[in-house]
Amino acid sequence: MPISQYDEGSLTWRPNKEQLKRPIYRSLIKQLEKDILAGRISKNTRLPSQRELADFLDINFTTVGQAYHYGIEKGILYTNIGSGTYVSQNALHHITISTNNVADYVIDFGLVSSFEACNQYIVPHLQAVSRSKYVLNLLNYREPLGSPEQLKTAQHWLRQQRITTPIKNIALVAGVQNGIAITLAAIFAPGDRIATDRYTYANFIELANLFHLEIVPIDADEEGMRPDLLAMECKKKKINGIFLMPSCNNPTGQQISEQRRYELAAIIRHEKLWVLEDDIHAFLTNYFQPEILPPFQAILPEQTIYFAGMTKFLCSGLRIAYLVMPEAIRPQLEHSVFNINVKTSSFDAEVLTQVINSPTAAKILTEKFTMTRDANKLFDDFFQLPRPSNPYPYYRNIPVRTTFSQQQIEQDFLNKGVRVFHSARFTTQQQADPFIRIALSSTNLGVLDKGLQIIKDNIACYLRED
Amino acid sequence: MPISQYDEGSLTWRPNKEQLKRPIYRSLIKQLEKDILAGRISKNTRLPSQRELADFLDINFTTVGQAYHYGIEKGILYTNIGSGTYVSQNALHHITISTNNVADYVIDFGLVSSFEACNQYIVPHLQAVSRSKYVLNLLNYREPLGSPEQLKTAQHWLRQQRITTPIKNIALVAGVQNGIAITLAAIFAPGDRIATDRYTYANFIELANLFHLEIVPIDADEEGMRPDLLAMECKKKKINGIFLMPSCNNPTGQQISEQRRYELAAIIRHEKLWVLEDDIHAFLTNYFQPEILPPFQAILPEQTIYFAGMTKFLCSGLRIAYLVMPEAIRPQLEHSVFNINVKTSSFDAEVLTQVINSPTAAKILTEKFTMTRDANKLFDDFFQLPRPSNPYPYYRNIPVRTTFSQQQIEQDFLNKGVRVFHSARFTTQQQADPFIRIALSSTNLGVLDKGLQIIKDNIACYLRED
DNA sequence: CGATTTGTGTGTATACATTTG
DNA sequence: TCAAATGTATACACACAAATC
Repeated sequence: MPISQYDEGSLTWRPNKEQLKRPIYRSLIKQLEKDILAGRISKNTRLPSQRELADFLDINFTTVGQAYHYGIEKGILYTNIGSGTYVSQNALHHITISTNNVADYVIDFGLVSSFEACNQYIVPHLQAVSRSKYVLNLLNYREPLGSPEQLKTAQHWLRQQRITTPIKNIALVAGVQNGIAITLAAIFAPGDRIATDRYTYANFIELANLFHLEIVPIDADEEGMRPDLLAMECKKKKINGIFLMPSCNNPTGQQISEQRRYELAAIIRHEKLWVLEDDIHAFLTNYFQPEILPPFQAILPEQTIYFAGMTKFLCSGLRIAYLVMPEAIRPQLEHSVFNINVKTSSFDAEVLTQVINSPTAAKILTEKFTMTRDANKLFDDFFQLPRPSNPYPYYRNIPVRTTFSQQQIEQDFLNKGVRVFHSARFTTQQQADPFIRIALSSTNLGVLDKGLQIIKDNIACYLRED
Repeated sequence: MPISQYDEGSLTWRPNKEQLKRPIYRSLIKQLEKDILAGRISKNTRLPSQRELADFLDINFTTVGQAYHYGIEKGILYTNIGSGTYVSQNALHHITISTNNVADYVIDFGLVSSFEACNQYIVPHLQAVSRSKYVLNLLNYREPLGSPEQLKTAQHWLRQQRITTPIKNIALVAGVQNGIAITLAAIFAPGDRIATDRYTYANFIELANLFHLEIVPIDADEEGMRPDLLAMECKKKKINGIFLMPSCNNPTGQQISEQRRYELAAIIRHEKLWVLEDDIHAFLTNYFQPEILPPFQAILPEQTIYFAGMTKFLCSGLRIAYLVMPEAIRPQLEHSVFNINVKTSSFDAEVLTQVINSPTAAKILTEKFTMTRDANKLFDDFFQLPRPSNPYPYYRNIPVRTTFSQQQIEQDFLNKGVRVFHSARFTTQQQADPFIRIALSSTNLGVLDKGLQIIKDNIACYLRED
């Protein structure tokens, strides 16, 4: 028996040496599961380090590493390099954002809807398409990526966002999220790494987990993600892609400045990263601001997969987004679209196309602009907080103290009748500057007013004032 | 340099030692991919054994094993213990079946449509839904898994297929393929293995590759997949799931017998495999045959994810399938549905629900039955070949010689004006009994007659007669 | 049928990257 | 700021199981 440098007495978990069978790495986790179930170990307990436990059991430390890894895959453990391996807090509690399980009386500022009152303007188009002569063409398998006319409309619309692309590089998919899933499956492999803003779209984090990709969060300053930090992380480890929402980051509402876009593009070009550019909020900038900033697709067309979501822009029920892809990876992406979706609903696509080609689009846009502006004004009336760099964001945030957990704060507001999301949902790591996010566009202005009042009345004890 | 017991001259593949970088196992596969793309290695070539290649490269043989394993995950290699490692049938060339790139004048017996003439019966329902009072409810984010009424209809319809399940275990997804993608992401991890019939749904193979899962093909006899072989493969290596089309295998048209279902279920239960049961052709058996055989979902409800596709049954343009899931993995599956789709088109779902609740469903079914029966009769008039165990299959096969490649045969028929698929599309390994598959339901009977005549006139030189 | 060939599963050695204090 | 602690990635050794000849 080797002389131990570790004090066996201090082990937080002591598996039974006698019960250890081969394969060791499975047998170990089996014991661990039993001990968790029996309550002998509680959530968030730090397990012995790989080397400590290996020493105790007289095996190689990488075997313990293997066992822990197996536990991570099963969702019962998580690790932090430098600090150790821990028992998961909520193996089956996912952070996904969906409308499920929210009582009807709760004012939902969590899930981001888009002023759903405008949906009524879609109905006449829906009826027109259902009565049209070509409706039968919408009911078969043909043109899985969209019909020539639909794609031409897409191309024309995209040009207004400074995207110039041949039709063959556009595909219609079932929403931005669906497009991201298709892209992740097509061009990344398990274990690949993707850089994101430190706070980013919660469902992107979830999708990355689903596809076994690692998120590398990068800090930002007032102009957006910091290029120097991106370059540093790229040097540290192989990074394969970057996910960005340049028009209006979710949840921070930040818009990346023009100069910063070029600075980031230089790094991205040099490091050969694939850019996933989620421009779902393009309309918040491109129609509401005098100047359209160049999207990454325009700066790095060979490396960028661009997603133009129509759900927030026009109607959340018509599940359509335009996906613009570089020619080099067109085969993989088309292949992935076909394998994950077979095809996107032609009916939804056609209705959307009709709306875009009609004055209804401008009408909806004008209404949404007015409401977005007024909603921000309303928020400013309640809370004296600086606006983010996008002047008319869909999200506003209120800083909260680190002393309260996500669960505590969210549950408390839910009990008071408002659903808000804590910033922990938008990041993979613990952060020093937590906040709650309020989605301004999820209700009408009357309900927004009521909900903000509830928040104002109850926020005092949580407020963080730096 | 060690003395080699292998003759270096006999290596079927000689990677460049100088270009070999670390990590070796990746670098090796990178070279292999290049060599395949450059045509220096052809499909189904046997690669050097792990030990041979390791000896040649002066590395440990398990490192070569690691590299080969990585290639298997990518879908470009397959191995057989005792006989060696081979380049896949479809390495780096996508076998996905889509309508793309088929000239209009070509009679398409490749892609499986479903007597699209019936789609006209859907139109009135589509118009009715678009004019209904609740149409606005179809345009928002709510109820991502389907509305209570839609789910109730699904539950009722499923009961006719011998599926009894609470509503909470049903989800609406955008077609079977979409449901499979969601399921693979939810419950398997890269490297997991899934058993399938030796010939199986081409797009399932593709999806498995996309998610880095390994296909383990199992042979069948007249009653379906052989349980003894399944048990044997499970003993050989860890298998995590099984994909089955019990009503009507694509492409063989085989229906698994009742007894065989129970025999397979015994193994599956014992080995704790997840069953992915694609019952898209349920209507071919459940309505056309006097007796409904029990689906695996009924035999093993705790282990089965059941997919009931509505696209072949009713209309290929309404992208809806019912997914039935075991309670134990409901959280993961709901999570995956939400992350990959956000939600399925409510409009499509509602139209479909209306159709199922109306006499139109029975009308379409009757017509499809008549056409399927007549199409099979027509095929029998042209070719004297035994029918598979499903008496009214959507597919019929003609055995061809091994001396002609997939490309040769498919291209030749394409030039003659007919698209058919070679059996190589439906398998990952080289097989001794190739055939071409003819999808009977892809056209109307007149076109079918014309197409079968073309095949008959040109098949002679390819025919395999055992 | 049994020796040989071939791939697989498990544990280990080593170099290294990240975080902590 | 840097050493120590901690986990990770890669290659390897060895026992073994299945298929081939």
